[in-house]
Amino acid sequence: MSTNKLYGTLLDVDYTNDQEQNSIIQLYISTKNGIKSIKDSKYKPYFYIISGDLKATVKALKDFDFGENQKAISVEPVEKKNVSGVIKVSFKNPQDLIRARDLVKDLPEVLDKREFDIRFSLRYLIDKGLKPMQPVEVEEENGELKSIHFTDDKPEYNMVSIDLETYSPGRFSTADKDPILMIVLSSKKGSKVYTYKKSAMKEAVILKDEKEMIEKVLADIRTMNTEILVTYNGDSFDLPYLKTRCEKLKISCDFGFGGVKITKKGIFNAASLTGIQHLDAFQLLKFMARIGAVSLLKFDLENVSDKLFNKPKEKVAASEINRAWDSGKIDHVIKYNREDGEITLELAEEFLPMQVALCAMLQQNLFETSRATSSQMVERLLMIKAFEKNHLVPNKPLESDITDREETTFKGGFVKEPLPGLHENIAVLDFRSLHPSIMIAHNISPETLKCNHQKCKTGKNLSPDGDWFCMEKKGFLSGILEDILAKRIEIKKQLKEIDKKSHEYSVLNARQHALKILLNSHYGYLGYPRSRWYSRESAGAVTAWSRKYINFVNDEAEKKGYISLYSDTDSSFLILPKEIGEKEARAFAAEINEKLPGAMELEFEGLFKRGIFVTKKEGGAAKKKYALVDFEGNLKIVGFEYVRRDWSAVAKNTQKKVLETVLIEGDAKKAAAIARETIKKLKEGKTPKKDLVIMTMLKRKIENYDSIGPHVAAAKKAIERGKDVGPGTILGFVITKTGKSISEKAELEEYVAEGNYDANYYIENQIIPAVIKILRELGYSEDDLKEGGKQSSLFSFG
DNA sequence: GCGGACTGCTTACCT
DNA sequence: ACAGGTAAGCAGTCCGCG
Repeated sequence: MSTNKLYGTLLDVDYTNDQEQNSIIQLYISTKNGIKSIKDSKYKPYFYIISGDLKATVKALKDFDFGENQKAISVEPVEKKNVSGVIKVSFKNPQDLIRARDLVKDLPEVLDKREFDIRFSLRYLIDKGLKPMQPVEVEEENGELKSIHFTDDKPEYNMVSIDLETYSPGRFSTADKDPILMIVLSSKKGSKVYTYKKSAMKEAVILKDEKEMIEKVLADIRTMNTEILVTYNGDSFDLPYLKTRCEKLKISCDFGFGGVKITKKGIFNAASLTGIQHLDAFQLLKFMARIGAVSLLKFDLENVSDKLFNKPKEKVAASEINRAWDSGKIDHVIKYNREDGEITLELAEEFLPMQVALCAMLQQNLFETSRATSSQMVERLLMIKAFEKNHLVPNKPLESDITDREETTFKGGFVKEPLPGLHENIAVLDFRSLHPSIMIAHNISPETLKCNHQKCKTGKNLSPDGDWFCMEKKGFLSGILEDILAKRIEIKKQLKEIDKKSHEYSVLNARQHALKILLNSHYGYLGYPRSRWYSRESAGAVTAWSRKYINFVNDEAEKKGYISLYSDTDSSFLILPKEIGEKEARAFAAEINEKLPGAMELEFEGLFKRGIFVTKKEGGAAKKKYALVDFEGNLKIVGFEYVRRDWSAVAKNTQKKVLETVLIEGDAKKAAAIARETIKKLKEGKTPKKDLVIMTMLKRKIENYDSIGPHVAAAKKAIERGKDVGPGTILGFVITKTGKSISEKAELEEYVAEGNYDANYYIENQIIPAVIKILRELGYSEDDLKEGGKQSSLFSFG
């Protein structure tokens, strides 16, 4: 017997059973000779039982036959810090565990069961302290794991992106009918477009037919030693499509360790491969958008390429792909396909460092990490920390608990009604990571809540709402947050001393970004009804303190003679006297920080020359809507129609111009003229369709709507015409001339001819509302924007 | 029978 | 499918009107 050493990257862990039904962990190690699978047959699945009488329960468990003549392979009492009377029960395989966990409640003295629903492979990664996507040195003997160590090698990941173009004869492509026409594979080494029609394009690889094309693509994916296969919406389109075509054409769909596995994740699919990590850049981008790390109104690759990489590209419509294929002139489709592959790869490269950092911290593979929601990330992190600290993990809530939890909500952050109108010399201050810093400062955690110490009930951790948190014992959550925060500050310090272009910098920067994501997700998780560490009181205490602290800032500012203009949760907008500026604002923040507990920090965000807040229709000033301009002339627009996708470009652009003119040039008269000009063009029927499109996401199935708004009506009509739209589709529609209600007039843009729009609607319901709310603050009325108004009469001739 | 007021549903935004 | 706070449009209904 010889031991063998392997160097590579730990890609994944999964499990199977051997012939005797013993579970076996499989580790997938990517080496320069391809992905190797190594076994670990010593590790066994287990869960915990909490007993009122250890002896009695242990005895009963040892004898207990939970079906098919199976017994637990070991039963041992264990010590846990947060619970007593704990017994660890291990099994031959996960299937046995699943049967046993449903039966043990009837055994004597069993009070509860714990950690019975943690996936075996994920459990293994935690227990062994393994970090996927990190470089490893592995010792194996006949395929069995002897040892595994992490090394300092600089990992490089072999990423290949794939994108399909399919036939779509006047309807959405259907995998069991319509063939794949071409497939692009892109990697660092370049791109190849595989197809089976003639082309002189140099990237084209021409095969005999679809079958040969797919076989060649799969063979190349294997020989390229692909570690990460990247797609754009491959979870719902490319990989399921490829799988179905393989079945149809009787091709073995082999990526190296077999084919595509589709799993349902709520209403969405996820497509996984064995060993190879499937990274769906579309899912990744949606996550980044959810946490506010990227802001995109549309997620199609053209928009993504333009907005994120400043590389505009031409869209080739499905109908054009079809036409081109039928006519045999496919060069432009090949180019389009290649560009899609390349931008998909670029997206993956952009976000990979952060994903790798998260994989290491969350000890889960790239496939899971890149599809995880923030709550799943927090929960995963807490489970890892519970294991490290020898705590027992709380159970997931039952559906009935969730319903109960959903009934009681808690108050959120404080939002001040702004002073409407135009203001000058505005300083913006905000708290750095307000929620986590409150949790750290006041030791907020589910188990420190309402501790029994008399002195904690009145001390510094008594919340403004009356709940209190222990001052003696560090909380589980607050302690974790404190560690994360300290680590992040340490990394940020290191970053200052490293060359920004170095590899080390990008790794560390990705790590601090990952830590920030985790830091900011804990508060929401505390108030999330499905969470294991749910504590409505704790979440409520966080916001109660947040209200107290921001009000403290505003009060102190007013004492100084500044005007508290506006405030939202963690930010304070102050009007400073003309003669003072940034220096004084910073000094004020420093003064406040002196009075705040340790981890909390008020930061100077910026000083703005001018800003506008507007009045609501029903009176009162609108919150969460403002525009600021700094001393360099940079405009910041927040909350206005301009930043919303469900307003037409013509309204948004006009609003932006009006804001610019008012804030930068200070010329309200000119702003009104701009609005009138837009209205005139609309009336004349000259506004192009693309400026009239309103985007709205269809969030449900059509039949689940109680109220049929314009976007639902437009979707309904489109479905009757055979279009495929479902939940999640972002629809673009235009209000046309035909119909009575607005819904009747709404049609998806693709069915609307240039010039067919309801000018009156766009004037009255788009331009005027978007613009008048700004100009009203400067003394204008609606009539001033319309022909015949007192202002317009000055301009309407000549 | 009509128009304004109001409500409920819906979406997208802010921190 | 992490939280709450908010604006605002549109559809549909209510309400008052001899």
